[in-house]
Amino acid sequence: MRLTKFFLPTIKEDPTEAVVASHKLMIRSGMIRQVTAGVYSYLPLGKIVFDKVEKILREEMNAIGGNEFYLPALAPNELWAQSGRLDEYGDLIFRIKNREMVLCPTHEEIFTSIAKPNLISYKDLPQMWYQIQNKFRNEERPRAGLLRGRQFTMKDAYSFDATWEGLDESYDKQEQAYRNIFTRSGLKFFSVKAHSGAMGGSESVEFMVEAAAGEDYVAVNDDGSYAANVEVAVSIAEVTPRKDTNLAYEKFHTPNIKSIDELAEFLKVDDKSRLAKSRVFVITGEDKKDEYLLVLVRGDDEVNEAKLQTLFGGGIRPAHPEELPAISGADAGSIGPIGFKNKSVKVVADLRLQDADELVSGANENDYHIKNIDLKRDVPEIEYKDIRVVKEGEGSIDGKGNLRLVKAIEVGHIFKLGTKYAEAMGAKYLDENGKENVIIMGSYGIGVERIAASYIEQNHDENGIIWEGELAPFDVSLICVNTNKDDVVNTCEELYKELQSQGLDVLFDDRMDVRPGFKFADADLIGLPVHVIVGEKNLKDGKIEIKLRRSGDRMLVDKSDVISKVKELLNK
RNA sequence: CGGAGCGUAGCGUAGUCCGGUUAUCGCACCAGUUUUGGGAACUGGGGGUCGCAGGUUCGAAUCCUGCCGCUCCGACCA
Repeated sequence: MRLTKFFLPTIKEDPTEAVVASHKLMIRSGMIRQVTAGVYSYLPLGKIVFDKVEKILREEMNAIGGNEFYLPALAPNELWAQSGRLDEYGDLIFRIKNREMVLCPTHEEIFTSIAKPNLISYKDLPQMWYQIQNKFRNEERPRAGLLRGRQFTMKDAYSFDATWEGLDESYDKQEQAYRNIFTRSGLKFFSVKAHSGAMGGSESVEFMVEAAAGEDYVAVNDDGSYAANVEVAVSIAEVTPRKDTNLAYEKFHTPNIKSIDELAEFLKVDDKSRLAKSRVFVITGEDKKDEYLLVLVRGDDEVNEAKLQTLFGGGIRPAHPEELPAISGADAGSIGPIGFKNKSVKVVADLRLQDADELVSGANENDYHIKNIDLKRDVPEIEYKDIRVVKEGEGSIDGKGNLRLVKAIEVGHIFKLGTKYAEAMGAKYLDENGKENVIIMGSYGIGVERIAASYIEQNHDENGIIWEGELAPFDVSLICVNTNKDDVVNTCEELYKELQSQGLDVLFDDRMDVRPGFKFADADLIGLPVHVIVGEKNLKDGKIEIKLRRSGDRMLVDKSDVISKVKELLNK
């Protein structure tokens, strides 16, 4: 491609609206332009890169027997009501104003609706279906360029199996395909056990890329043998030991004490392990009127809402501050397990508080707390579950080293959905015995733009992007330094043809009267792996300069050796 | 959803508090001359509904009201 024919608007300075590296560099290198919050136009260079990602996705999906589909972005509300997700997803779904339709944020419903009348016998199973298509999500706060947008491209795949063993097989195939995809994309990644969220299902694994711009926190141990999203991560954390002093509990005045920190200061203790932190949740659902959940963790721990959502099947929500007095008897800051006003309360404490005593917690009366609480003695109906957030430095559950919390970008997520959607939509098949069964599904998603953005997060320097491998939009930058010298121009033209005839993708900077410094800076910004620089001085000696983008290493080679050297450097 | 900031030419901005000539400067752009191996110099030039609407005023980018848009931070931790 000749730069004089290629629409490539590069920008010298960082755009003010961009904060993260990939966002800045995608704009500066002319890959994308913003249309509105979370919505981007892909310019020619960006389109080439995203197409390269899609090529890898297609090849790996086809390799595991995937059938490529292309489903619509629009779907009738009715279809989403069938699965129950029209309400579940709420404002995250874009709704069409002048018709009862939505813009799909994902495609379980439509794929299942195709499966239902067509996958009707065990002989039709298993199936692996996928598409690469636009997704629309009305994110409350889009951010970081393409890392969280309102419209993006997703490769979403769905497996349909007759048996749970079949699902395991389909899932394992996808997991291996995902590893191939991220490896081919040049990403340093790891996989973590994750929370299934609104998708439902039993098991799910996220593929994460460690990057400062990431939105997820992941706990990983020293040798990488354990990695999990903090939403589900567990650790070795000691249980608060019993003191068995058997002191009677006692209410005491704590004026204006709202937080655990204030309570610790008031009591003049550094150790917050016996200050029980309480949070109140409302158990939702039609048959669950006036039922509540009181959650207790140690004062030095935090409640993990995702773990709670998993335990309660998503059917809880935090109580609003203004609801608290009516439910518990006090405002936030004075709530605890003893004297809770509403009797329809279920008390769940973290495992670290198992049978703990001499605890301090709220008295369910403003400005009062209770000390010497013995959970075993005073709260007989209590249940103990793992509901805390792990912390940096705690021992890995597999006994191998300590946990580190890192920020990461989620680039892929695979789910064993089970029968949730097939059940809701009545997708069933007849087995060998003529018995009707529900189809067992899996779903597997990868964000196309996130792969490219993650690659840039991991591969850039102060001058621009560093492309290498399969995602590079072109192989070579061919730079004509002295456009006023005929032999330089002619040599460039020859090299351009020859490099292309060898199957290399060349971006030829054939712009006339553009100063060399400008061309070099643009070449570094775009960041193709190999730069072939043709200038008057070297050409006099029959030499041509080759520069490697990542290392900055330069070499002078004979004109006749350029092609072979470039191919060697690119491993092509 | 809560908080903060911003909106002036294609991009980045000054001016706004304290209303008053033709709205500032840089980059980019156009023409010409000289340049040509790490983002050239000079000369001349074009380009603006100051986010939108309403109001106050002799006079509004500037003051008031409402709206729209963008960016960042936070997520009820009792």
